[in-house]
Amino acid sequence: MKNLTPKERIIQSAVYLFARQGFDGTGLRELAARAEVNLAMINYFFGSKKGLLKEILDGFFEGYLAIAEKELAGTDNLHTKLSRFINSSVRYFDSGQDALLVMITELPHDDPDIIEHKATWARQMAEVLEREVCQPLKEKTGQLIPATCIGPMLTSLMASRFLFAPVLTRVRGESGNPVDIHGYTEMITSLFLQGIATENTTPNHCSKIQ
Amino acid sequence: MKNLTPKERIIQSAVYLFARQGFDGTGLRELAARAEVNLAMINYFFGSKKGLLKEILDGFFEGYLAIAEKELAGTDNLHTKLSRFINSSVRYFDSGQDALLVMITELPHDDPDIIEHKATWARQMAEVLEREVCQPLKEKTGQLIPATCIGPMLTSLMASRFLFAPVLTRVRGESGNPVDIHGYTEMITSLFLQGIATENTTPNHCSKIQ
DNA sequence: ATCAAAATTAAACAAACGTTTGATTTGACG
DNA sequence: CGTCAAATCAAACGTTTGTTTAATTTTGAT
Repeated sequence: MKNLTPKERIIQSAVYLFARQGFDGTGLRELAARAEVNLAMINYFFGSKKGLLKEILDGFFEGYLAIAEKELAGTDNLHTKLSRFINSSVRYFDSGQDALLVMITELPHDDPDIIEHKATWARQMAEVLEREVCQPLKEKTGQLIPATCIGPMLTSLMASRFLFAPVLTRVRGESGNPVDIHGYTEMITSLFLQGIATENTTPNHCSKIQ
Repeated sequence: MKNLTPKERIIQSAVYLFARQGFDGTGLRELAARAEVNLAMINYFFGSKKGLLKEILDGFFEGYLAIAEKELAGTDNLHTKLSRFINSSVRYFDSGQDALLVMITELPHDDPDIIEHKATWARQMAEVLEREVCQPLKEKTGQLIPATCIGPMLTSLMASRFLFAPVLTRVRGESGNPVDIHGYTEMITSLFLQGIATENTTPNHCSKIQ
């Protein structure tokens, strides 16, 4: 923390505090104290509190979109590509849980300045998904699922563990991580590709997992 | 709106504003103006701003838990029960989208007063899921998925459309509802029970990711 | 060593915040 | 009609908010 530049310290502290108290619930003075910078430095570097939020959101989306473009591209079969995407994404979410929470909790808030940023990223993500997932899915199975459905579903599914984590730690007596990240990834992948396993009396081709 | 009691008007306006601006992003004066009540009435009825939030969250969780207890109970097979649960839940989310968004966006915020409320509800929900879903799943397929995983996954999945809705309306040119609620419910049910449909050339279990 | 640009600081700004107080109005009941 | 409690009100409380200003220090290139 001490070998970081003041600007980096501000971002890091902001992600930490925004995730736990929300954007509006965090004061700049508290943030400045944690980042060990002068109050005025925040506006000096980011222009405004909202400018700081934009930079945080951009950082998260940039990494997320890069993963989608890398893992979903190519000619491998859809199962493989989706597995790879889920794997990298969950790992990405895990490595930056706070940034993920900031992104999710700010998602529905309709600030005119912020919402276009989010929409721009969502548009790019929808493009990739449409091309690499929805089209192949349509050709192979005739299924018509819009990217604007698959994107939110997949993202929400992968983020569920992290979104609920603060509450879940109080649900069970204690314990920080009940499921390791690897097992969690497998669970999500299996669920998304084959659904929850039930008695195989059902007509479908998919059945048991492990 | 005019035939509601002042207390009801406050709750209704609060749900509306909290969903769009967040809890901390909404001022009591703005809320009082929208509810057409005097500023002091909010503290008079709810004790504090946080008391108002608690009442909103309790209202949402109470309905959600009731659905779980009703649709998941009984001896029907798991597929049927889960289908019914998803059906009712999505309908419930749809009928109170704002309350759902308030619950989700407040989920990670670790206010000591609020978090125990959330944990209490989550505990009850986990109990139902453990009994009605996880246990049968274990007996039938040997699969071990904790309720504290299934709950968040299912909830997040069903809520995805509503969570992303504010952004998605800007992603496509316009359009409020691209997917009707019935089609959405079927999509979620199918995904959760069978996974995304892909070419059936792939082997059964999800298999390794590299 | 010099000097301009960048970085950092303390102090102040008006505005908005959640909450409280005390007085006034309302409506039902004896 | 008189009365008591619930409901409503305007006004003010002391903090805290995000932002700005102007002065000062630090930095890096000439």
